Amino acid sequence: MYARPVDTRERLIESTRALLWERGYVGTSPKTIQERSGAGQGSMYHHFRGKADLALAAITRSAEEMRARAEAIFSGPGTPAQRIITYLRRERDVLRGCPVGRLTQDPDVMADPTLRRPVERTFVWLRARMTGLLAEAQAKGEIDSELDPAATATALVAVLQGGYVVARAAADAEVYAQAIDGALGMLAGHAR
Amino acid sequence: MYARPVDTRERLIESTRALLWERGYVGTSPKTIQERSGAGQGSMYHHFRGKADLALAAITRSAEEMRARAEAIFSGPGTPAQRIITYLRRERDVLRGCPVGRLTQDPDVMADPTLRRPVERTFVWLRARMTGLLAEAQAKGEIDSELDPAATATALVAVLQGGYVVARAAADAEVYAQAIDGALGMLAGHAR
DNA sequence: GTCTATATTACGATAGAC
DNA sequence: GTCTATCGTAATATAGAC
Repeated sequence: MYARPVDTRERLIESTRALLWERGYVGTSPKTIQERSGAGQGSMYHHFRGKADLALAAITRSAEEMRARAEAIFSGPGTPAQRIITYLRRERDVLRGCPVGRLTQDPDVMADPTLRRPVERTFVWLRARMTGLLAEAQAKGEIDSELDPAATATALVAVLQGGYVVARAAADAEVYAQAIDGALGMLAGHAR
Repeated sequence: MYARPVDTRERLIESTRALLWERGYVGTSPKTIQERSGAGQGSMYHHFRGKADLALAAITRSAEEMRARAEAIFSGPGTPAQRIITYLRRERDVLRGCPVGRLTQDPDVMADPTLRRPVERTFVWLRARMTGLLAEAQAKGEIDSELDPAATATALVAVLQGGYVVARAAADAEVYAQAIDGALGMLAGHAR
């Protein structure tokens, strides 16, 4: 990700993605975007109608990327339960947090239905996809069939997102790993 | 909480608390604080040195309140495991998120060691306190002694914090409840 | 303790030349 | 497509009267 973009429009989107990740929508100004992308005022307003329009392009791409990276693991090798574990344990930029999840804390993003939609859809999809994998794991007898797949999936996504929060609070990426370990430890009680 | 403050200094702190909760530090301006508190420019700069100084008072109080509310349940009636469940299921302003946890997403708060400290200490304390309760629950035979208390505690705090994230993404408080249900469902596999 | 006036810089966008 | 100039408003604070 973050391939070095060659054209101005592309650099604007990638710079905005990075800034939204670091500082959120409220904390990101057009001026900063222009400085980081190396594009001038005029270029930005030529390619996009304004801050919100550019943010939409950035958010949409980050959401797509997050989904694609997850799907690559979910549809990859291993049993369903193994793939979920692989996803939870995969290498992450923990202290930077989740580029999509952090937008849920941004009042101006959540207040704008257009900006909000990609965020909402990403998490709806992620929870549904993991629900399906958990159901598969149950069908294969990998995990206890008494677990509610949807609730368990939501809990696992929450551990992931909350893992970023507690790790950032501690300024220690290891705390994220501990949260995941704890969740998988609990899940292990239901393994067959 | 949010008792109606009578003096100006108090109104400034309470208004700042509310605004930090809604919009974060980056999204909150002194002007907005003055408007909401009914205090004038001069009053604010008389009582506090500036935005950061006022935010410190607000953050410190929110952190203390979060801790006190948790401790009231943790040291309350019921077995250790029951008290943890009571805490996770207690009524919450889910769609508003956690007033302390949300600050971990605020770049200017995390960059300032003084503002950052109360946030860090709150989560360190919360994880440690729940670790202790889980160890107690194990000693009483309430839950499986094979679970790592510290990792489990961190996972439960993460579910809570991540529960806010997924609920806000869905604009549905019920999603928070689902995350907690899922986590407790997993934990139930280790109940005795 | 509170008020108004003022200062400086940034924000977010538009206008129009090139 | 990109540049510079400009605009109106807001952010964050200081100065000094009352």
